[in-house]
Amino acid sequence: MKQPNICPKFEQAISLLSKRWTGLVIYQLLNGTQRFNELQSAIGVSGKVLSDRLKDLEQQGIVHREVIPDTPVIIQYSLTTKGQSMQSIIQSIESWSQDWIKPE
Amino acid sequence: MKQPNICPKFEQAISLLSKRWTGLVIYQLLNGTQRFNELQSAIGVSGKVLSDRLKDLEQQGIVHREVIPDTPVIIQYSLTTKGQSMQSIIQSIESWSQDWIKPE
DNA sequence: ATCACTAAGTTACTTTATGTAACCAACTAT
DNA sequence: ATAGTTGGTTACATAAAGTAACTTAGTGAT
Repeated sequence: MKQPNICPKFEQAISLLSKRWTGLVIYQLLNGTQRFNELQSAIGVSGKVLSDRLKDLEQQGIVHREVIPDTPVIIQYSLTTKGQSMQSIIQSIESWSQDWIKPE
Repeated sequence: MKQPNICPKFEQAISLLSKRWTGLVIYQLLNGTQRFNELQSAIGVSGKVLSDRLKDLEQQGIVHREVIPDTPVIIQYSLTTKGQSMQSIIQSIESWSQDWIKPE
C-alpha cells in the first residue's frame, strides 16, 4: 500500500466533480444566473438528474436557488462565492482540453 | 437557448473526468508508475471498473501499459506526457479543496 | 367556463454503470 | 500435489441515469 489514505478534502472534491453533469452545470452557471429550463437545454441533461444535481450543489453551498414570485414563478440558479471559486478548476480543464484533445 | 453548443474539446475533457475513479487513477499515477493491485488497493475501486478505466485511459493516450515478463508477469501503469499534463487540473482541484472543503 | 400553454419539477419504468465475489491462467514455492 | 501470486474476467445484484408522461399553479385565448 503506497497511499493508504488520500486526503479527504481532495477526495470529496473529486467525488463531486466525478458525478455526471456537475462540471457542466458549474461551467454553465459561470456565464451567469440561469433558470432550470435554460440549464436543461444548454447541457442536454434530463430534468430528473438536473434536479438531483442542483439539490446536491445547493446542499454543498456551491449553487444558490432563488424563487422569484413572478407568474409563472421564476426560479433562478446561480453560483455562490464557493461556486465561483471553482472557476479555477474549470479554467484548467478548459485550457488542458485546448492543448491536448484533438478534434473529431 | 443561450449556448446551443459547448466547445466539444471541453466537453470531452469534462466527460472523461466525470467518470467515476478517473480523477483518482490519474492522481495516483502522478506519484509514479504503479501496478494494477497497487492502484486497486490505493483507491479502493473494484477490479472490474479499474480494468475498464485503465482501458479507457490507455485508449485516450493518457495512460501507458507496460508488460514486464517477470514471473509472475508485472504490468506497470504510468502516465504518458498527455497524462502528466493533467497535473495542472489535479492541482487546481487539490488547491480548491484545501480552501473550500471543510473537514468532516 | 373550457381548452391549451408555461415553468419547474416529480413519478413510474427502462437501460446503463458500478459493486461483489467467485473464478481463471500461468507460474512458483513448499 | 497443494497453496499462493498477479492481473485480470465472469455472472449476478444494486445503484445511477435516461425517457416520457404527469402535476401544480397560473395565464391567455376561444
